[in-house]
Amino acid sequence: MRNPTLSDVAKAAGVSYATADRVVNSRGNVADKSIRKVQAAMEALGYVRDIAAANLSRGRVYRLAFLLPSGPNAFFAKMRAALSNLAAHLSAERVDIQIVDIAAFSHQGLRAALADIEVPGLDGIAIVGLSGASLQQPLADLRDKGVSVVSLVSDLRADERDAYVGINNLAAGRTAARLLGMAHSGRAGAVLTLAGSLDAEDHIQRLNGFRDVIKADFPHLTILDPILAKDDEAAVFDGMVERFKANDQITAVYNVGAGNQGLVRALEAIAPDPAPLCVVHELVAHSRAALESGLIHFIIDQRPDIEAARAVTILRALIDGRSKPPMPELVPMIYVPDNLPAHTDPAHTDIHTGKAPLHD
Amino acid sequence: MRNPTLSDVAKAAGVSYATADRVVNSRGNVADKSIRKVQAAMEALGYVRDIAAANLSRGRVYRLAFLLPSGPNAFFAKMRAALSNLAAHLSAERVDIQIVDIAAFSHQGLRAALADIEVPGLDGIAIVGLSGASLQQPLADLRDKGVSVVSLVSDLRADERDAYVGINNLAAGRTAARLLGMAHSGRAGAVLTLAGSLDAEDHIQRLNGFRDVIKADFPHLTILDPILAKDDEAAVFDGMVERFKANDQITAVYNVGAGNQGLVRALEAIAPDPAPLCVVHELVAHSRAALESGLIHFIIDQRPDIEAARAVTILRALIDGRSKPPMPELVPMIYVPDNLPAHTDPAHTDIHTGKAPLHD
DNA sequence: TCATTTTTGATTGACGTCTATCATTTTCAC
DNA sequence: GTGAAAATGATAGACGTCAATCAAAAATGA
Repeated sequence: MRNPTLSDVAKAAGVSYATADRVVNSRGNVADKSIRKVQAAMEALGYVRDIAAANLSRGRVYRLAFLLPSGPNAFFAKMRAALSNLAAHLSAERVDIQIVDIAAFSHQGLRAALADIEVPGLDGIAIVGLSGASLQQPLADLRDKGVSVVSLVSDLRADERDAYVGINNLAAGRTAARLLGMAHSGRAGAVLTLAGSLDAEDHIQRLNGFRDVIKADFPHLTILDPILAKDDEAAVFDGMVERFKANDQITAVYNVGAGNQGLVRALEAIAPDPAPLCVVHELVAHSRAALESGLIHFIIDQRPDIEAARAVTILRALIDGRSKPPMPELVPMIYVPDNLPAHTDPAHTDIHTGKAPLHD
Repeated sequence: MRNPTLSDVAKAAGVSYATADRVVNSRGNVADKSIRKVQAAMEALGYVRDIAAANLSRGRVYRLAFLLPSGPNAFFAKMRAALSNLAAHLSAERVDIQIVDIAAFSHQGLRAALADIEVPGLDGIAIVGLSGASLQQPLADLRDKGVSVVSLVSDLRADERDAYVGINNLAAGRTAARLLGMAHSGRAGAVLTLAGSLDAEDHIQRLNGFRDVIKADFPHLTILDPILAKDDEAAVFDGMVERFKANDQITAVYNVGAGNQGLVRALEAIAPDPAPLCVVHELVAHSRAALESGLIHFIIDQRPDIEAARAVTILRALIDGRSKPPMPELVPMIYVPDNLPAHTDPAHTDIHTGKAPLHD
């Protein structure tokens, strides 16, 4: 009935508790024969170490750091909110979450922050990956010191991190293409695309996926060269106005990056007729309002709240050296005006009283 | 630095540990004055009881029962798989999950199962709601005995359960309408609808939501009366064939219920030209195959794996009397061929070795 | 075979909470 | 002021694990 304890294992293996403990915690100085006996007994009894008891005994606190880009980015603002919400609830489970501000898209800032982190006590970090080799050494140093690393939203090289939490951006771009393609239902058209920069791996992948599907399945649609607006809304606005002035055949817009407030303002200013179909990324206050008002038609979202929670869960598992708990794949979420969650702001749950209704 | 313990609280309140304990565990026989002192101290120190330690001490095991419809339903098969996967991983956290088979859609079976549950030791149950009053008494009895109840997938009356885990089915129906409407892009058309039964609350809500959006935003589309096929694939097949024979103006199909294998077989058999746009519910092996082959175009899914995990989490919180951890709202997920998760089967993670790659 | 090293056993005190017991003090009614 | 009831204090063992110590036994090498 009750789960077996390490004492049970020791007894079954015919060794003392001390020896069994030496095996499970690999403290060394154990004969191979004993190791095998203990492992066999664990197998036979189905022993699983009681993590709660272990943590209690250790006085273990999971110290996690999230390095997030600072600035006006609404997506990361949502993720911050989700994290502080999580932090409040997880303090009861010995999880300490610290958010470190990083200059956005800055290799230098990230490198400095990684070096600065006071390692004693830190168990794991989550960082938003940047392509390029400059992070390799600091990350390796950190991991040598036993810190687990997950990449968040944008991946690192597979050998630089222990896990990736984020969506498949190629799939996201393909999805956008599918939606726009189907909504043209056979008509010809031209799609204006926008991106932050072609240095950002996620943006490139989205554009590639988009192109693949359009070419293969919707050849009657042409793709215009992307406006590169550095995720800056003013630049997005200017680019949109310019392109729409130069081309009155645009039937759709796909922005793989941020700066959607500029996009919305431009659509309102230009008021092209007929209105183009619009797909953008990330459900935040402004994009949500535009979706509800009908200015844009689809939002592809990666649910920062879920990603934050998952990053914490995976870091805990990594730190414990456990196997990963079952984690359904993160999938690019499609929003239309009808399947929007009730609240965009994940922090609407009252952290302090916890008085939020239990049914969501 | 360290979180305060109950001893710290007692000290700060100027009472003994025993008295502080009497307060936090409401054992009675405490003067109001002392209660206030202890509560003030808890507030001041920010005391949060260490649940792990408490559970360890109590020898607490969370005993949960999931009452799921038996039968060939692929959606619930996925949920079962997710649950056993969860169970394997959560045994380390003192969670014991038991799956109880229920005859599908049977008030009687559900009532009998509720009465039969051996209450001693049971802490919480999850059941798939059925409309009608016959469950009221057994549920009330169960909850009187301290068992927490969550409704899963299909809701109960709000006063019959502690929480609901599932999607908003009205929103799901509206979403289907939006997708089909946009994919017609102005053309007229007729939508064939299918449902299991008009006794199932979720099916009704989906149809209602669908109708609302079509009427409001896509008035050039007409909705045909639903085929009621009891989620039986043979009945779905027959109904489809009959309707398509009678009406060659059908441009789209929306099935709010199960039995999609019959739908796919019918489409292959009839091969209407042009092929109708198809929206169905729940991503399972067959619907996935049909989506990938282009026979159907959208799947609206409620991610049984996530729902299972969430039901467990919420039950644990309810049982602990904790506040609900932050839970992003469950949203009807839209799948196109391009944003499908890598594996439909959540059990592909090897439970025993845990050797699944950590990046999903 | 003896000295040395390696391996094992036995035990102990945390960690923070729960539950229980028993003795003591305070409060209250009369 | 007395007696009963209510409230409080003090303490101890348990939960399963970790981390450490010390003594005893077994294996190893010369």
